[in-house]
Order: sequence, then C-alpha cells, then structure tokens
Amino acid sequence: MPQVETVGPLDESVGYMLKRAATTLRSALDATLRPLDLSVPQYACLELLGQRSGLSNADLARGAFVTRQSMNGVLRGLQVRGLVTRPVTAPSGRSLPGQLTPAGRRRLRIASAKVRSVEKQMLAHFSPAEQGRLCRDLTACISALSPQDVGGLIEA
Amino acid sequence: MPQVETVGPLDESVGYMLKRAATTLRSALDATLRPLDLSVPQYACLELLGQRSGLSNADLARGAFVTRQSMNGVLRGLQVRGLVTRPVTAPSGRSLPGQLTPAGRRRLRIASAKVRSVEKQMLAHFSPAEQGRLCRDLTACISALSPQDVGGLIEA
DNA sequence: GACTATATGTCAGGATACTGACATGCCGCA
DNA sequence: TGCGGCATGTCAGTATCCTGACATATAGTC
Repeated sequence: MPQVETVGPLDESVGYMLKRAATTLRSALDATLRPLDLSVPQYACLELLGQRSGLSNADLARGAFVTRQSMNGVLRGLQVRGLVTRPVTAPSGRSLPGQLTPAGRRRLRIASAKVRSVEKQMLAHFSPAEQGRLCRDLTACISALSPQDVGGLIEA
Repeated sequence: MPQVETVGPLDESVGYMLKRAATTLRSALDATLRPLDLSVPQYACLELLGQRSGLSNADLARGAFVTRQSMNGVLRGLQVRGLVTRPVTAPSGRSLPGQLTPAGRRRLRIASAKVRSVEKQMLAHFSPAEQGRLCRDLTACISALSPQDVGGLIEA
C-alpha cells in the first residue's frame, strides 16, 4: 500500500491544496459543531442571520453557497427547533424575512465562539498582517475565476 | 432584497473566504471538465493514477478526499468507459491496483491541460513567488488543523 | 391598464456522498 | 500454530445537494 504520502507535484498545486484546506476546515468545523447539534450550513445560516437580520431564504442560500432548495431544508430544521422564525405570509413580495429567536441567538453565540476558536487554531502561526494577506490572496483567486461580479468588493 | 453584497465581517474571515474560493474553483473545474464527460472526482482519480500507477481504491479515496465507497463508484464508472483497468483478482492482499488505459491517458492529458489552464487563470495576478507563498500558507493551515499526521510532508 | 422580465418559494426526480456493517486477507505476537 | 489488530473491498440504507420545473408577486415598459 503506497499510502499516497507524497503524491508528488500535487503538493505544489494551489488548487489541490485549496481543496485540501477547505476539506480539513470543514471536517474540523463539523466536529466542533456536532455537540451543538448544528451542521455547517445550519451554523452558516445562523451566522448570516445574526449579522443581518431579515435575510430571505434566497439571500441566505447565496451567502452559504447552496441552492435555495437546500437552504429551505436547513431553514425548516432551524425553525422547528425554535432557533429562527419566519412570518407565515410575506410582508412584501414573496420573500419571507428570517429572524433569530432568543434561543437562536444564544446558540449562535456559543457556536460562533467555537468556530472562531477553530479559525484561530488554523491561523495559529500567522501574524495579523499575514492573515490579512492570505484573505486578500483568496479574494484575488475568487475574482480571477469569476470575471463578472463576485460580490462587488474587488475587481474595482 | 439585501443582496448580501457585503455581509460585513465575513469578508475578513479566512475560513469564509477559504470555502468561497474552494467553491468557486470547484464550479470552474466542473464547467471545464463537463465537455470531457468527467466529474471533478473522476478527474482527480485519473490524475492520481497518472502520477502514480497501481494505486488501490483506498489510496485513491484518501488522495481525493472521499470515502472508499464513493471512490469505488467513481472507479467503476471509469472502468466501464475503458479509461482505467483493475485486475479481477488481487495480486496480493485484497487491494486491486488500478492503471490507466491508453484511452485514459489520452483523456487525462486533455483534462489536465484544461485544469492547469483554470489554475493559471485563478493565479493570473500572482508571481511564482506569491504562488509558492500561498501554497505554503494553505499547507500551514492544514497542518495546524490536523495535529497528527496529515500526509507526512509537513509538521516536520 | 396589460405585458414582459425578474425574483422568490416550493415540489418532484436524480445524482452524489456519507455512515454503518460485513467478509476477506495480511501482519505481529504469544 | 493460533490469535487479535488492521486494512481492503463491498453491500445496504440514509442524508444531502443539485437540476428542472412551476406558480406567484413585484417592478419596469409601452
């Protein structure tokens, strides 16, 4: 069994390492959030609602990189557990603005702390300046792959 | 519809941008490989076999960040299309060493060129030194999140 | 006022990946 | 020699996500 220890040039491929880093982070987050009965998309949904209340299902889907259908399922799960609320009828148009309940806000506070702890661990050997640089590098990668608008913050 | 253009502090979260970059790259790769009738895991499988012939199903699964079961399905798909071959009986133990067929090698050559083109586009504004730095940064992130062995090439 | 375009929420179907479990085949050790 | 530990390949069931499609509500245009 060759054990793929060193697959060779792949270790020098930014794309490969990017996927690898994302997978590793995803696993770490998953393990951290499991005790809270939260999946990563569920946490993302809470975090988004915490930062901007009243986001619609479609807004949340875009923010969490999933489809509206998937986010709908996530949102329903959070709703039946009393962590978020949505009006039964749309106050305007068809979009149903979501909001955190007090319980949701409490859960988010705990989850957010754990997530930030994981992120801190991931960046343990990075200075604040290096963190900012890495963040800008990743942003540059994103904008280079999406010629059109990627969020309106780069490609000025 | 708030449009989540600027979700706020999330744009400064390395974790968030990491997932975003990986998702964007995945989409770009998917679009590039679709004309070749290859999914990203299928391409990863071919690439791994191209760089190291004789890898077993379990080896490939580890290299592509999926489970053995998933990789098995991928491998079967590639087998029936005549791109890879596996012996019917194991020459040693239970592992079945996979190999690229000439057709598989041809397909890989095309796919690999397209993938590298996407990667080049992603890193268009990066100097070789900056690419190496980004790669090392990502590697540091990975090793910081996995205290144990992550492949045997870092954490020396 | 009618019509098109866009955006939203929702339903159905299919593809994909994972967890759990099992049988089989090596290796190390008593 | 017999045994447990470990790795591999495989099967079944489940969960998740995506593509395609539809009905509805708003905004813009003539």
